[in-house]
Amino acid sequence: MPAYGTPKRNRPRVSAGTLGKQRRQELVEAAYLVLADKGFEGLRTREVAKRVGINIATLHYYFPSKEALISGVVEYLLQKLREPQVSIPESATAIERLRVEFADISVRVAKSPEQLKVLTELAVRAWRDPSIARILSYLEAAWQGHLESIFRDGIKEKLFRPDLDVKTTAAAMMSQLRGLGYQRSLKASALKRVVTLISLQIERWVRPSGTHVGAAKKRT
Amino acid sequence: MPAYGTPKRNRPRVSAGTLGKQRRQELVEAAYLVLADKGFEGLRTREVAKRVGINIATLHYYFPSKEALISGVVEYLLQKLREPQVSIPESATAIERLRVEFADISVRVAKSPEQLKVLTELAVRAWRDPSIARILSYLEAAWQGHLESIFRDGIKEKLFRPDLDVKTTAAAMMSQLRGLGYQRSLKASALKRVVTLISLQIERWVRPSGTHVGAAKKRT
Amino acid sequence: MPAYGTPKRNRPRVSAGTLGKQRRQELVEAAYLVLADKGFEGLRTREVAKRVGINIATLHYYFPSKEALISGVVEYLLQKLREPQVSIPESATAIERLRVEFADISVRVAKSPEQLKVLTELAVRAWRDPSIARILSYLEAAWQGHLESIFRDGIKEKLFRPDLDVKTTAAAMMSQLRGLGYQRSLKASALKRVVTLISLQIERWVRPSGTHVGAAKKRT
Amino acid sequence: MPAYGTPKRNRPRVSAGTLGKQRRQELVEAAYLVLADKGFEGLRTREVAKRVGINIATLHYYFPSKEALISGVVEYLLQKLREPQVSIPESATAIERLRVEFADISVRVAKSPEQLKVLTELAVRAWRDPSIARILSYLEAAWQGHLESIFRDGIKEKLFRPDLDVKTTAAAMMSQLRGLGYQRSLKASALKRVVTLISLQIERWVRPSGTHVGAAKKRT
DNA sequence: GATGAATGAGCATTCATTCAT
DNA sequence: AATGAATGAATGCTCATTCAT
Repeated sequence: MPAYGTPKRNRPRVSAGTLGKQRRQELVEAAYLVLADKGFEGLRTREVAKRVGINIATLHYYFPSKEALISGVVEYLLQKLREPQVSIPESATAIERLRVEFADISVRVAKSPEQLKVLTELAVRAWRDPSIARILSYLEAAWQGHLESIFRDGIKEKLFRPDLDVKTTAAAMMSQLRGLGYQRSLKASALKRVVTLISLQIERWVRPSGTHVGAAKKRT
Repeated sequence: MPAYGTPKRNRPRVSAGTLGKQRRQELVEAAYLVLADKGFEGLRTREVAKRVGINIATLHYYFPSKEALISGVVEYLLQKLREPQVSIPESATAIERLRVEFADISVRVAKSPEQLKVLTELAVRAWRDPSIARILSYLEAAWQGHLESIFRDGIKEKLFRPDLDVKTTAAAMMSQLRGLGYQRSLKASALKRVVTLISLQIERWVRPSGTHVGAAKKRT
Repeated sequence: MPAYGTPKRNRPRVSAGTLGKQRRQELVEAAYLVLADKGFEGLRTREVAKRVGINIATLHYYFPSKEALISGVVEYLLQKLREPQVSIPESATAIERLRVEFADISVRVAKSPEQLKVLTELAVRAWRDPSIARILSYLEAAWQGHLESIFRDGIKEKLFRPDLDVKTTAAAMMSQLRGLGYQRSLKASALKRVVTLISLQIERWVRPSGTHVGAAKKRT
Repeated sequence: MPAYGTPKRNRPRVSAGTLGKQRRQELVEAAYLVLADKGFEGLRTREVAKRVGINIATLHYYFPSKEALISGVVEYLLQKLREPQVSIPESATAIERLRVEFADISVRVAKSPEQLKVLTELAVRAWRDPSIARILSYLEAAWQGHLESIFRDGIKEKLFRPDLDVKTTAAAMMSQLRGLGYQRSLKASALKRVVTLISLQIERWVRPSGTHVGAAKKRT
């Protein structure tokens, strides 16, 4: 005859139904932060619940399993990754769009390093978790497609060399940018210099042989 | 009659003390492989012991704690990372030495992917484990120094542009190569193309403005 | 806007109060079926509520506790057990009434095996739950009384041996019939033969020594 | 950095290896008693461990799962059921062997009611657990075979009617005896009378028509 | 009447670690 | 040097129950 729990109702009740979604969001965000902080190795449902200020049982009321919570986090991250960090006009040239890619990742490394951390955790886990592997593959394919379209547009605009191997260049650029994400302990200034350098390298590579890249040097 | 203390293995008894070291080595190697396979998340001392064919208690005889075993693995990885994958004559030019860097990482990605996996695991863990962070920092500093010396030599040899920002270029190249290590699901052929492209990009960047990189195109 | 308190079901509103009883009945029936299906071990209030299409909280509105719901199930079973499966005229002889007992249990085993399953579950639980033990005792006493009256009438009608130990014979017959209920995995035809045989045995036992039981052989 | 457990070594160490088997046995016996006492519904590994005086983790050292422990209990029960409760000479007649069957179950009901309780629990569980269903089927087949052989021998010895339906009679007798096992709250004396009565009934049934069963009345 | 949200207590299981032998 | 046996502290998850709305 155990004494079962009495709900602690302390927070102001928002209009019902909304609270549920809010809680789910809170939980996902908390899990996201714990994941960024301690990795999958240190991700404990109990801590997530604690951070939100609820009972584990309540967590399981919203997410039937840890796996489901993780799925929520993945979705949350994907959504964050889709939000552009740098705005750009519709009329931008390919070269400008390419620079935006670098600017975007720089902003993320500087301002939202957890995004990269969580992404790394997912990448590591993807080695043994097919469901996450699938999502990352999808993410990468989207990214690759995006870069390829920039390169193709650049060729059309005669800004890039016509013989550019679009696929390989996109893959290479992704690999190079990824390296930035995994950057550890680099001062902001040093990071900025590295990003600039890589971006110049790539610009020099994609532009037609005789083109000057001097203009780029005026960029941040 | 008691089975206690009776070793199951009848391996040729090497001189005492040597056996101990051998056991430690076996354990470290097993842990290294488990770590590559399942990550920190799935690293269980019991499995490590089992793979070596000994009792967990025995594992704890050699390594007082899991942490100590991990330290052993880190040391083991460092040693592996120090072994060059591609040989090169003393007399090699800076440009040749630079190419060897790419060749080296290509070989590792293709032949010893576990090295990169374990390195990734460590990098992830370093975010929250200062002792590992320290070791990785040391590793990176060494790598950076090595690359910088190549660039400096290249400038001296007049193969590289005299205005090359050695530090930043080294940092950038490390970041780019690191990205390769974190590469997921890229076919060997595609990977080779990406590596080649990045290496050409960097060569084009470091060489004096008018220099042809055509020769490089004949490389794998 | 709040979804609170809005019943999902749009069933024809019976006069208030009746609906309540109906709900209780639905819940009891659902619980009865779950109990037959999964036993006490697998009886979950949530599942009962789900089967009826209501919230667990609502279930607790009708039944303050799981125990109360179980009591309802017991009552429901008792009611079912009281419903005769085979009709018989008032004027029937003792031997005919005896046969009806067998026919009745045969019908239950064949057509309502859940009754026996639930009864078994209750019997098992009665070992440690005095409240259920009490009810089952009452049930058994009633059954025993019924059988005893048959035997006594049979003796009066000179159909049964005058020296019949009415009490023991009734107890024995109950025990024998109970065994049928606990029967596992017996094909319908085999079960029928077993029932027939037991009934013949008992008839041979209760009838005066010289009586023929041949007639019985023509029965199903 | 949690503080892990220090083994409490209090009991006198028996020769190693033996202790292990002893512990397993202790655990199985404890689980058997809990199962008899509280049923599957109330079977908690923690309680089993507590009864033996060890940590739950230690229980799992011996039995990887609750299921494995239950298997051990089933095996233990089977072994108990195989131990005859009443001895009988090789030369016994079929009728004597038949009576032993009743005596055997009477002894069990009186002296080892837990056997029947556990058996009932298993029977109930068998409805939804195929692995237990398989074992019980095997048990029943063995029992049925044993009874059939008694009946066949009895026919050969001309003690039983030659037209006896061996299969059905055996099945019927099993059902009747099973009912005894499920007997609740019957005083020892009443139980004895019931057993005697059923045994007489069956004897009267199996014997050739004219045979007297008076001798049987002198039995217990 | 009905429901969403919440909870305490518990459950089987895992894991690094310890220690007498 | 090696092992069987043991353990404390967690871990993900479940369940009957409660209560404001």
